[in-house]
Amino acid sequence: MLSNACQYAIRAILYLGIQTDENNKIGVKQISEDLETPQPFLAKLLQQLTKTNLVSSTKGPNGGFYLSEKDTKNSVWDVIKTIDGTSKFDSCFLGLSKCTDETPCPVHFIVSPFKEKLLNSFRDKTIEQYVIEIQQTGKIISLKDFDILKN
Amino acid sequence: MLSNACQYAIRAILYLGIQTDENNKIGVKQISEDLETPQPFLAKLLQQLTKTNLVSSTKGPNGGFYLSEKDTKNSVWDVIKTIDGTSKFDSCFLGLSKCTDETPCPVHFIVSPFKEKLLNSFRDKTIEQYVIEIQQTGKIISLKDFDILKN
DNA sequence: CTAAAAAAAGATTTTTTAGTCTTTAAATAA
DNA sequence: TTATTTAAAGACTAAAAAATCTTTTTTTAG
Repeated sequence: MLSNACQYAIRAILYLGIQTDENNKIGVKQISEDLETPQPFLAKLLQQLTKTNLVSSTKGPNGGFYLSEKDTKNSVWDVIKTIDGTSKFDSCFLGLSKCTDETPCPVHFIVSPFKEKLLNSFRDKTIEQYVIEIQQTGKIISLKDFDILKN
Repeated sequence: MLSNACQYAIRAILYLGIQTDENNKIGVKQISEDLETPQPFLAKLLQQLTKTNLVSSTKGPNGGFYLSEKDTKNSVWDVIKTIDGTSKFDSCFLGLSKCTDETPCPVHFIVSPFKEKLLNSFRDKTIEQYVIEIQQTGKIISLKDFDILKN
């Protein structure tokens, strides 16, 4: 459903939410290793997110990417809008241009509630809230997490 | 989630379920018009479905594609397996290689039940059953359906 | 038996997505 | 102030998906 780019971006922003703040920045190299994503490709994505003010960065030694306090108030939905756009959430599962509640496709009423639910989760929950939930319930977003689990 | 190819194929097979049988075949041209799909591309797909025995066809004048009695006993899942493969239903929404019930990604428990439900619908319901449901509840799969609605 | 109608086969092109490489700019530590 | 470290920018390449075009084969109506 989501492009690779968007999957990487979401995982990266959650990762940054967990690992970083104004005083703890991380470079692309480390991020891409932990997330198992292609380094230069992820760099591009982080640049995009930085340009749209979803992620913060500083150059030079000890620089890197991080989420500011403010950044953590954004939503996963913001990331999706930036990287993939919203079309995948608007469009019919079977590709019908005119699939609606009134003229539904054969799977409309199976797919629709799910999209709604997922959209709500992405739109109404902040990165910060996701991070808290991830930490409290031990969710996984990177290889690093498996190392943590082992300890 | 599904490729264009697969969306076209599913709609085509349901269309054939509704419109055709051994004595009423339809050519690609008409099918692609009704479904609003690129004609030569759909032709390819129908050939693939024919080769894997999900769709029947005969060449020559008055030939075309159709679903035999037997064909209608197959499932939408069979179509997906033929065209896209199953990977999209196995893999994590955020692209994590190791996302499971035990080590879930942050959206695993939102996405998982949906995939389950959708998979069941695709796997356990025959084309025939889909067709009946479509006819009884007035679901939409093609432009043609809108013409029908108007009458 | 032949012409026309249709699918089958396969080569080709286009577009999109994914990913890489190279150069430039900024920041900082020494 | 200079070397080093890091992101930013942009050009480039590769692979996959989508779509098209051309030729061949089969069928059947006349």
